[in-house]
Amino acid sequence: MRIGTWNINSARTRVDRVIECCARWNLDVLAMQEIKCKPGQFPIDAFTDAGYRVEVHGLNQWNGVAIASRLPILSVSRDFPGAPTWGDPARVEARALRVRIDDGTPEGLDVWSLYVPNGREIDHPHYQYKLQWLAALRAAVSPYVAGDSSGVSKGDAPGEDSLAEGGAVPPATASDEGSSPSALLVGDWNVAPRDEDVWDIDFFDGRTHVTQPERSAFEAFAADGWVEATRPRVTNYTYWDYQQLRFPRNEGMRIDFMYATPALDARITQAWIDRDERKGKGASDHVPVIVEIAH
DNA sequence: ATGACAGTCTGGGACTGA
Repeated sequence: MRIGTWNINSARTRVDRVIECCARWNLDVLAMQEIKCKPGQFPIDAFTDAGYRVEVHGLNQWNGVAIASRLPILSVSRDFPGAPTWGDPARVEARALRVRIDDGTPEGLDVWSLYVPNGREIDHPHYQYKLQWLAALRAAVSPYVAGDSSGVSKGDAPGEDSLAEGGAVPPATASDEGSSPSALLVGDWNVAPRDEDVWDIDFFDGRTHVTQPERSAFEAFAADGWVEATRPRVTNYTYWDYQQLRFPRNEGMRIDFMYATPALDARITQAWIDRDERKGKGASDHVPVIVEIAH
């Protein structure tokens, strides 16, 4: 089974490249970010013709996430409990979408497509919004990894009583211990967790993506028991700015990641990025990140 | 080498991205 994540920077502009990418890599699931459209504007037919069902979460021309799957989709949910709002009028933006995939296991596999707020400037309200968003997401998905870390209370195992209204983590099948589905939190995290994840750490002095609060918010998931699946398996940037010849100079950033529940991480045999997708006219500024999962 | 980022909108410049 192959699962990819890709900030495609507009679904309508990128649809041909995205479909080709799904075919080239034989993807079963692709999580997309920055689709920049509403569901009615999303090029669903191209995915249907290619054998994929698509779930779309988009409110306007900003943000937006989607997940295409050629494996059966068992359930879908948008946003997560406690998600902070942004804008005037204040509303929860389209930055999180979950589908439960029938991957052949009794519990299924939850795949989350996530687009973490950018933060803009460190003294901008958007930066605080970013930190709040990450903290709220962490809390919402903590039931998946409850029991995998000493820091997590035992009573938080996924189940009816551990869920806020609208439940971020719907119960699996039976309510036995260990019936929690495996999960993947994939997407554009807009955080460079380590200095080597940017081409020049001095360039980022005083800028977002590399500050300690952002890095702590990202690493907190690992402290909860999540395992970042790509770093041990692939070394590369995942984003290069359109400006300043960043790609030809290989001045990029590693900001797209996949957090997996431990049991799922153990099944991942390899990970890679498709650097060629940054080349040529009509490229997104991000490249696809893909993992292979053994049955 | 005289360009210099790309996407969206009831657009002709502003906003967003990172």
